[in-house]
Amino acid sequence: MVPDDSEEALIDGLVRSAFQVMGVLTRIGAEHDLSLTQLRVLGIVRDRRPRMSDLAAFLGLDKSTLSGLIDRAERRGLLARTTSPDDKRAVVVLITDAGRDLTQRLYEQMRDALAPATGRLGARQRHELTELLETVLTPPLPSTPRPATQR
Amino acid sequence: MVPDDSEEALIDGLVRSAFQVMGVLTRIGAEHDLSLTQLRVLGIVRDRRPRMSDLAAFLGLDKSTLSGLIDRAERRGLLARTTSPDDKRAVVVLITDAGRDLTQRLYEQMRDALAPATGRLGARQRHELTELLETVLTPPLPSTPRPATQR
DNA sequence: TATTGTTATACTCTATAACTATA
DNA sequence: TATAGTTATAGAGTATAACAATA
Repeated sequence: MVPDDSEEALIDGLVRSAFQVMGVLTRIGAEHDLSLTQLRVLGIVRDRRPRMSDLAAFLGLDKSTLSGLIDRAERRGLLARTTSPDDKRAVVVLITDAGRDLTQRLYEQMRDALAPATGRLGARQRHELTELLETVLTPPLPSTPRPATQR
Repeated sequence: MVPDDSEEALIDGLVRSAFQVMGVLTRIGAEHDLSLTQLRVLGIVRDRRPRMSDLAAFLGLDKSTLSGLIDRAERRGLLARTTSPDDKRAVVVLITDAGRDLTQRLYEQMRDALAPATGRLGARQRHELTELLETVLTPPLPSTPRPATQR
């Protein structure tokens, strides 16, 4: 399939927006001495109790990488390790209260940082963009049901 | 300003799409032993001749980081250094033929990798999404590290 | 035997501090 | 003095290989 101009422009937009969003996340993470990966781990573990291997698979990282990652987060009191009762080989990662608090703050900062950008759209356009993004990037991964957090 | 649900959903979409696009870029880069940062540098230097400090400012990295980055790319024959005739302190970075060829291949792979996603939209929707992305992420995202010199 | 994690090792990315050369 | 880059150093992120414990 020969790519036309509109496809080229779209890809460009997607890539640029990705870099900008990542820039925001990187900055917010850095303010708390957290890398992008640590940020992701916190986001995942926030409402899940994955095993090391689950995390590694989900993040596309080697298990040895996870060991170090979790080590550092554990040393900071953000995460904790437990042995699985089902499989004595497995290590389950869970978030601590401190980790949860920090994660909450991170989410709020992220929202605030992106608000000026998203605020440039009206409700109608926001909805439109959300739908289009969903369509384009349909995730083949089963997303975990998020409890409707009231606020 | 109290964020409503539609804003929350949009931010979620933007962040997830960013991670997915970054995933694609990371994978393609890895296939050529290039980090995300190296990828960006190639993309920038492809049609520009920035000085080290320009690159550092644009990427939001320290100059010393750039030294190492350019060292490695130079060692691989992808980039080259020249001294600026205007300012004997300044070092201008430029892309080699090999670097240009590789960059071209990277772009094509990127397009191919994202095509299944973008292909899910019709021409009309593609246009729509492109426009919306432009609107949302246009000017100064509050976090973008921009050199104070311009703007 | 296969799987789960950790450890040892090595390389890249990153920043800070100290330094050289030029402005 | 101030700016442009490099180097030395240190810590985090990453993968590969070798290993221990469990399945």
